[in-house]
Amino acid sequence: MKIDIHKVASKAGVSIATVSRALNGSTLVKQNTKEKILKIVEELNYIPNPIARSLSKQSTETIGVVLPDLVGEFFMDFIHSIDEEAYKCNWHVLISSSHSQRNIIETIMELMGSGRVDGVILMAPQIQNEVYEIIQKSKTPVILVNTCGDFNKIDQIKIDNFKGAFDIVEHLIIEHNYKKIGIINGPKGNCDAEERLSGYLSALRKNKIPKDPSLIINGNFDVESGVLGFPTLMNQPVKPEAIFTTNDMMAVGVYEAAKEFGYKIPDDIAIAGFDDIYLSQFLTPRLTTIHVPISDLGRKAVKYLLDRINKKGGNGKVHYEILPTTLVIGGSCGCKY
Amino acid sequence: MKIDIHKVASKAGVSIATVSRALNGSTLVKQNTKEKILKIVEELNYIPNPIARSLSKQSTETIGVVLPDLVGEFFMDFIHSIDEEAYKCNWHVLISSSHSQRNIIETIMELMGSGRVDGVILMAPQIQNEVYEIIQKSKTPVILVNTCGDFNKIDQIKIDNFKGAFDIVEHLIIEHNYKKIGIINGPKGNCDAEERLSGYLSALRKNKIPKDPSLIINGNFDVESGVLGFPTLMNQPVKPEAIFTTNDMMAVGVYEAAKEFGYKIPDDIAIAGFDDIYLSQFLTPRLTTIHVPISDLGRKAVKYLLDRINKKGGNGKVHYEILPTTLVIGGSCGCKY
DNA sequence: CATATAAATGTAAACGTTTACATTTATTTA
DNA sequence: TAAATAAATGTAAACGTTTACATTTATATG
Repeated sequence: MKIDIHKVASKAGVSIATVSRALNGSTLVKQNTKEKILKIVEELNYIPNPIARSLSKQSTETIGVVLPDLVGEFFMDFIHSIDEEAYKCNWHVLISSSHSQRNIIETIMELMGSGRVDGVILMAPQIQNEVYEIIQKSKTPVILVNTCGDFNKIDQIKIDNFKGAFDIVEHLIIEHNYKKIGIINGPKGNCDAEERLSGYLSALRKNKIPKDPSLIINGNFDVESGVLGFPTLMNQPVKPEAIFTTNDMMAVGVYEAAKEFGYKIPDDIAIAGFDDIYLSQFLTPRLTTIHVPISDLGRKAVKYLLDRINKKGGNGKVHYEILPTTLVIGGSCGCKY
Repeated sequence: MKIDIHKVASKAGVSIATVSRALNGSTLVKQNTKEKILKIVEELNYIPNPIARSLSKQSTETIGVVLPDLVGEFFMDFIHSIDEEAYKCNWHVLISSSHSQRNIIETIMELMGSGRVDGVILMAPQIQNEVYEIIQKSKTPVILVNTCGDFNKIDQIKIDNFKGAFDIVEHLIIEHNYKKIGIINGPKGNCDAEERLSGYLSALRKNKIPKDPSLIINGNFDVESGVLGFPTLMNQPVKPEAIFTTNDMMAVGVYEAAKEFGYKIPDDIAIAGFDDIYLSQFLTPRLTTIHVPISDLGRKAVKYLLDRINKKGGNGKVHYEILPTTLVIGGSCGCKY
């Protein structure tokens, strides 16, 4: 027999309002009766129905997380940190990916329009303009994570792709004196990819190395892109001395391809990655890469989102934060390690 | 201005009941009016409030997933497959981990008692009896994943730990003629660990190799356990020729320790793992391990859970399924690879 | 064409809370 | 001690749907 607030009330000899108040920490309930009620709640093992509560309060204490994908440690770490932070605040987490086939728009529309969540964390490195408009129109607070562009009204938090790429490429140039540096980048239109490319180009420019378009190719942020990209680059008229793969997964592919084609890393070809995924420390030689503070990203995303939710979309000023990355030296760039 | 069913109804010149029916595919609404309503719904961008709907229908179309942890690809893959399957059925997924500090009981109590979800997938390799009782008492359907024991009334699905361990250990014995095989196991009381140990012991027994307690040590399923376990084993009076780490993460630790202490894998010491995590193929030499069908696990967990939910806890017979594992040969066991 | 039946719609009561407002009870104050 | 005030409780209206039941409208039947 499902027990509800009425049962508790009648057993305690009070009205449901009093029970509700006792449970919600209202000050207008006598200490005495409060204790009585709480005891009965305990006895009956009563748990207020959160659905009814949500309907009444018009808030769900749930945040939605929309991710481009659910694969690899990167997203797991992100979810982990979100869950941790949300749990601290007694909030719940609804996970959703855009499921490749269906698109982000559908996903967030459904989530935001619906009232199923009070706010959403949207990680979308390839945000379309339409999405931006939907968010603007909607009442549901959203925080964008790792998105391109500066949407002046929407909270945003991201990692410093530019600086990270710049740093690692400059490391290749300055510490190792490489001049011919190839890049296997993510897909066109992907924000992370674009910014990392900028960092790469900027580092070249600063060090007076002319850009060589034949050394710039696009991949898809997956292992295969590295496998395919490597021979492509190595067959260019100007053979690169180093390759910057704009994420570690592609670096993994490059390692495979290098082994297959008999190139020794870093002697025949130096490699640098981006992300510092767990795996990268187990590659031989350890991958030189850029560490990104994923947990910070998740934690802060939750924090800022809850801030916004609590002040009811108010006019608190818009968050825009770029988290710093750090260079992680391994053996793949030529450093002794 | 939030639009609700009343707005749609008045604009369409019908009652809210008709709108509701039109949206829920009822047969008792004239084709004509149905179309009119749907057009207006479209126009107004109306999305029925799922909270209200849940309250009314007494179902949320959401499944809760309770995991021991949110870390590593294993859980990511599991979540991924759950999400995929749930999405196909238009269900939502609420993720929760037991957050180390708080225990599973609290987590599932809150989830199950509450009505926030219609069913839960509980992955709990260290299930306490109390949990079992809670589940029995509760009306909310639960499917246990990778739990020990045969709870006769609860749906259950797991991977074949015993067979997997048996197979890989027997491979070490038969193919490589190792007799001194150490094991770094998971924590005591952990179901996966216990079953894998059984498999190990059984393989020894079958091949008439006496059990040597000094070669059996417990770890914690993390990298560090491998790092620490390796020297411990290697310093036993009887030095092992091979080590079976009951998951790949610990194998990773063993690789590290082996390198540090100057042991060559597999020449000086053979290694075998369990799980076939993504990383394991990038270890040098590639780790010999047991592949577990995580995606199947997630997909089927959802499927069976929804079955149970749909037949309203009915008397459909209890699912109990053990998914087969497969041996993945790498170079770490001594096979040429 | 009246009647019986079927199809379409409407009305109102759930679902289980919270909370504004009304009422009762307890405590001050003069 | 009566009146004024404060504290505690109760009543009932939300919250936004679904759906059993009642009613109206359309169709078939004799």
